[in-house]
Amino acid sequence: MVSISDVAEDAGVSASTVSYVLSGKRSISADTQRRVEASIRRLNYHPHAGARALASSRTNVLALVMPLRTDIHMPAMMRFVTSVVTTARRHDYDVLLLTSDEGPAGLRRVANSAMADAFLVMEVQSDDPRIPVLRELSRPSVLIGVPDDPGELPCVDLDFAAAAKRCVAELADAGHTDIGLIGSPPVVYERGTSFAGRFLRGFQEATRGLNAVMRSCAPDYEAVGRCLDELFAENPEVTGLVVHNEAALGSVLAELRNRGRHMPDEISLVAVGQDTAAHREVPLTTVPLPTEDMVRIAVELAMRALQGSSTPETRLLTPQISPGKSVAPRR
Amino acid sequence: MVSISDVAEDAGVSASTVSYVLSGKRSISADTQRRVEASIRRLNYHPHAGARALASSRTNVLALVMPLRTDIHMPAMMRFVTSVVTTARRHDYDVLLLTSDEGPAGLRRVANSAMADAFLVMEVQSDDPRIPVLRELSRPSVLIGVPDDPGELPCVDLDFAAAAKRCVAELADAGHTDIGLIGSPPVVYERGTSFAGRFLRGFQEATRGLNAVMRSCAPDYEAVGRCLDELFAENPEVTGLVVHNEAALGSVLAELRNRGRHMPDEISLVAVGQDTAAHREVPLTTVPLPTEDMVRIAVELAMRALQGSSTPETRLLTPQISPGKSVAPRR
DNA sequence: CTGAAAGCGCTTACAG
DNA sequence: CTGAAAGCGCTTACAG
Repeated sequence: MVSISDVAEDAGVSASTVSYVLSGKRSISADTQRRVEASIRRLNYHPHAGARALASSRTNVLALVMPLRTDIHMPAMMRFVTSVVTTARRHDYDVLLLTSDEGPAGLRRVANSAMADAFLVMEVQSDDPRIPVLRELSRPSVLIGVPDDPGELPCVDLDFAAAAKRCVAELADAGHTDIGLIGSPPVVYERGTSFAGRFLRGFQEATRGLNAVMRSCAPDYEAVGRCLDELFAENPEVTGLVVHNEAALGSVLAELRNRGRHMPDEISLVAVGQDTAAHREVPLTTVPLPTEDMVRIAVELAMRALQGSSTPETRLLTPQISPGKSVAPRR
Repeated sequence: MVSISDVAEDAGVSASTVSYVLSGKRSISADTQRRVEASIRRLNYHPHAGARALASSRTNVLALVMPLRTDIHMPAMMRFVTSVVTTARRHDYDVLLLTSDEGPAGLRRVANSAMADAFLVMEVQSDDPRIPVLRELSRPSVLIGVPDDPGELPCVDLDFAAAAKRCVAELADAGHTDIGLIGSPPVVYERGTSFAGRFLRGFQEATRGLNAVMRSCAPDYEAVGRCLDELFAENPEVTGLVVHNEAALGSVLAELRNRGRHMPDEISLVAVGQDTAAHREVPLTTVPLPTEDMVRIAVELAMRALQGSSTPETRLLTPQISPGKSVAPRR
């Protein structure tokens, strides 16, 4: 391994000068700078991460805590994960991947063994058991999702209440008065996953004065069929559908077709999520999850917390609608 | 931060003794052992990862290199990633996540700065440009996927040629003589992604003496429709379908239904992959990707390489068939 | 603008 | 069975 003293020797300077060239923490003469940089390149020098962490108490590693549940929509998660890696790299950070299944002990282990400088936590629930643990850690963390009581922890999320309102408005504006919601699976509400509850409350508020009906829906084919049957049984007049359940979306579309409800002229639909909105028979009107923006903000909040200039804040992103052809005026 | 000397003081021993208790590298009296372990627990001590890496030249970190392409089936990738994390933890390893988009420089950076002990590389292509880089690194790597010339690098993959044969056999055994393959998207073949080519060759071999027809198929709705039209135009007698394209599977099923080809009595189908096999209207007969097994073996190969006892080998897993209700005897 | 040196927290020969 | 000490490769006051 090439070490800093190899570079120093090669460039004819001291090790500390090499270090300062790398960090830019003190001014260096143009000539020295040039020689050191040349040596670094020539020797293909990379500072030893462990040595650096030991000396500086900085790892330049972000720990990403992902849920290990299987009832989560995989493509959405994967987008988050890749986005975190590419965003972190822009700040010269690498990403250590943790699953929640090691529990609180895993978080403590990584924090106390100085493997990461900060934590990014995905899929935060209303009453997330990880929150008290994160709070007592010696390192900052940023929540993706909003718990009931974030305390001092910064949070980022889509404003799901506003998203629900946006979906309903899109349908109401087209004249629909009888609107159904295909929501997340029951287990998601039971667990108190924060975004599901916030979306539901937004939906309920937005449909005041309209005829609203809601079904929580597991993603499997049979459950989706049952949900639709029940929903239309409760209110046969439903002509507008909001789907907040990416995993079930494919089955919902198939089952509507099976039931002969043609989209958009017989049933209008707005979906939350984006996965293959463009790849459908009828391009969907969607409220996409702004993954990139959420991750960018989350990483920025983490960087700010690491600089010590952090004021805890909850950032709710305003939902945007992406128009497709799945909403038509009510006939 | 609690350091090893804090523990040593608390337990009334030297720091080296604490270290040896932790590593088990020399025998310790029962009494000392007990006292040290008690102190470790009481003080909630976790060794500083950087210091440990510096002193031992071991990080206990595995770097997982994932592709950044968007044409990859996200759920399958996510399963890999989570599986790698949980499997690595069983070996007391953590996982650093890298994307291929940093290129060769990214691999060199991580290897030379001693951020990881070994590399696990996903989605390896036939002529993967990362292979020469991996070979010159000072650290071992394991490929998930089989390139044309793995050289000294150990590989793990499903035996995709055998998988194709297994699929065809399932249909042929049911009396089908006209068999179609819905393959991966054109871009996957163009890129020379290894598994796609091996599957195709297996399919071609297995269908000798039968009437075979093949279409490479993008996952979007229109492309799937076109593929099916072309496929049935080329051979209207096709009654058996092999689908090696998880992303397109949903659309294939929808389009078969749209065309009035009822499964399984009018069209039999075998799919490679597993994602929601059980959640379909008709449960699918599938050849699942043995993700867990592949990852377990990949991690074991990495561990063995780190112990120096590595003989480079290519491990091709035998495909299993998981019976559903999507294959019926030819009428 | 630059260097010599202490110190970060471990592991591991060396010694007994 | 155990300890004292060197050394891993950095960063950063301290000094000039």
